[in-house]
Amino acid sequence: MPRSKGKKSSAPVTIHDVAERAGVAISSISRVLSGHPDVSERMRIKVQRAADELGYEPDFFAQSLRSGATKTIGFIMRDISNPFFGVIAQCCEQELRKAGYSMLLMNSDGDVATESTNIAQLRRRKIDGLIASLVSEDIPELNSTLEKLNAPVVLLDREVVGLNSSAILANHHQGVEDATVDLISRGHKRIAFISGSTRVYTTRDRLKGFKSAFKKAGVAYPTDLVSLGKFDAEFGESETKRLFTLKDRPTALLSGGIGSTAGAMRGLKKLGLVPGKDLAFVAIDEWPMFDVYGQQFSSVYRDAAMMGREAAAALLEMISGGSPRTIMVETHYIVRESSTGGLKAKKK
Amino acid sequence: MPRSKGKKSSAPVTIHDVAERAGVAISSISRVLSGHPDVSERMRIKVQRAADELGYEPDFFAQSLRSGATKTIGFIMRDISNPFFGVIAQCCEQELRKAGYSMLLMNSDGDVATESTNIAQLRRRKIDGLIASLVSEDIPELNSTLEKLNAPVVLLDREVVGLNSSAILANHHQGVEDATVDLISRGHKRIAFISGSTRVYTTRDRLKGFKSAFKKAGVAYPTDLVSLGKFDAEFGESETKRLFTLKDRPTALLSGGIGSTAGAMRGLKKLGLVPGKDLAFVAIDEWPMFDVYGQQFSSVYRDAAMMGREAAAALLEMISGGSPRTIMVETHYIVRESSTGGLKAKKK
DNA sequence: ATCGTTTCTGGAAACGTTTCTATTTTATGC
DNA sequence: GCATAAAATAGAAACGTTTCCAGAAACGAT
Repeated sequence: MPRSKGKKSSAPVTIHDVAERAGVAISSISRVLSGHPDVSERMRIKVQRAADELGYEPDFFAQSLRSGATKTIGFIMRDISNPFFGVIAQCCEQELRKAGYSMLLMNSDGDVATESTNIAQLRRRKIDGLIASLVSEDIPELNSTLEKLNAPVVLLDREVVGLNSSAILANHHQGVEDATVDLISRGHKRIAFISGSTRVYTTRDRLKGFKSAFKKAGVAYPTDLVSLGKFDAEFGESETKRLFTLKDRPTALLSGGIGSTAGAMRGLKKLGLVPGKDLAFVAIDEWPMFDVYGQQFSSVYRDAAMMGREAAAALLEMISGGSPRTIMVETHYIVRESSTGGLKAKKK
Repeated sequence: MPRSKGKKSSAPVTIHDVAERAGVAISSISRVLSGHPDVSERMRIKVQRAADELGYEPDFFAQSLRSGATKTIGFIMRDISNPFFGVIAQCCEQELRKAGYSMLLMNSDGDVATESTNIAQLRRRKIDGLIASLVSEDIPELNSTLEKLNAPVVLLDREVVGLNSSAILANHHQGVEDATVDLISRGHKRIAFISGSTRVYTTRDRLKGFKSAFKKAGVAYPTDLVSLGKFDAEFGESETKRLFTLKDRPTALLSGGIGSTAGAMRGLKKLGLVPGKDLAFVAIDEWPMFDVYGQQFSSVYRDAAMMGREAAAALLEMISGGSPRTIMVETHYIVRESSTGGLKAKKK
């Protein structure tokens, strides 16, 4: 079967083909298609038509190699299957896509070494910017690793000292304080608090709210019931089991983060304790569907979608020359059924 | 402050710098670092040392431009904030990363046009492979669009006729049939079924299971209670409201897909109907935490993590020359409290 | 020593763009 | 109609690799 001559069906069409077809130099093609001002109307039409007829699509890698811009944003999450991060990623990607950027997604699996490998990989890929939810804030080489990226960075819920990056921070302490104040006012003194490591802003800010509630109430803050270690469900579960089998066991529980909450709920279930009955329970960060499940869980809520959008906006701003900024996102204590319970003496 | 001469601190080190330092040709650098066999031991050591000393990292775009391989996999989901897709993405990314690939994530937002734009974008980026959960199966240009990618494709829960791709399919009908059979055996006849469009495999296969259960039981299949349209929560909610305010209202509900389930649960709540009491309820696909919430929901379960891993494996296999294959993933009916209820007559 | 092999290395040509510089064309003012 | 400036175009040099090809070195065998 004879091929239509001169037109190899599978070979991708390059800028040279377009130039030949239009009978002009390749530099003119480039100028027209990239919207350069010094182009005559005749040229524009001629080139545009040739490009359309051939179905020309500029080679992305050649463009990036030459121009240096990759139109790619790195996105490092601890775990994208965490629905909280999922929402952030979804909204973020949507905004970035609108602006012509694509998102390179990597999970660190909560591991510092993996995170660092990922950043190195992204550097090699010359990303135009990075949005990250880091494992920890005080890793020795972190600053230099991030600076070597040579690209603007937006951190989610992290404060890295000495790094010139934007940050989206949630005002955790307010919501946690409100929740704790409410629990105290209901008569609780033995309130347990489980969250991640104090090496990240998230935990420190939550702890701040927890402590200040006790201070305001003039009640002694139960040091033995505060368990800070990791954000994952395993930690949450084992600590819940430990705390709720203490002799002087807590009457209320605040679980910090979506992983801790999952673990806490599993732990409670295994102990046969029912939130809202055998203890008061407030989750920090919501699982999806918290609002519709039959049994209702109180929470300290923050808007993940907004965080995603703000992160994208901050990054795009920096890419086009703006300076880094810190955006504070409010949190809200939402009282539902699980805030009640846990106090035998105080039956109404 | 005098700079250490000849070493511009910010200019990235290229293969030429390494060649100069080692005193060899750039082609030798490339050969050593890419593990070419025709390299003497002396050369290998010399080059390796020079590269290490300079901290050389090959430019990703230059490599891709020349070699054609991008080590990048496109990943198109309808919505990554859907926790089911989140788990798939997480596991998939993990496997791909192990094999040295990065994941370019895009959401189609359930929109055919966006999906098509995304695919075009990925083509320009010359991805080595695509994993996708498509909006629909029978879009006219879909096959040609995907074929133009010139890269292996793995579809999640979709069958596109005439396309030479791998597919990860869930055996929905088995799980749905089991669930329906159970509901029928509990005395239900008026069972409602809400799911997405029949234009995708997912819905067709679920419907198949639903129908066959009625056939096996010799019970008439309630056509008026089957509502197939979209997977999103809005559709699920409005259809739930509609169906459960019918004169001859259903006694049980099967909601197909994680979006439908969310909508159905919201709808039921607004109607004041409690699953497991006022109706029997089975969710197809689990929300996270289904196993720990106080009120327990029955479900037709499938292993998202495994689907993610299998998708990655199938794609990597195709990239290294293997042929497309179809992997069937089992589903399991998990009976929990919400399977009971809905039948006033049959109090035990 | 000489001759083929084999093994290794250097040089240069790609890959497909953008961008700089030089040149041609067109417009402008006298 | 001519000089000059401005606008538009062509040509070529990057960008940083990989890969092809030719030639040099090393090695046995004669």
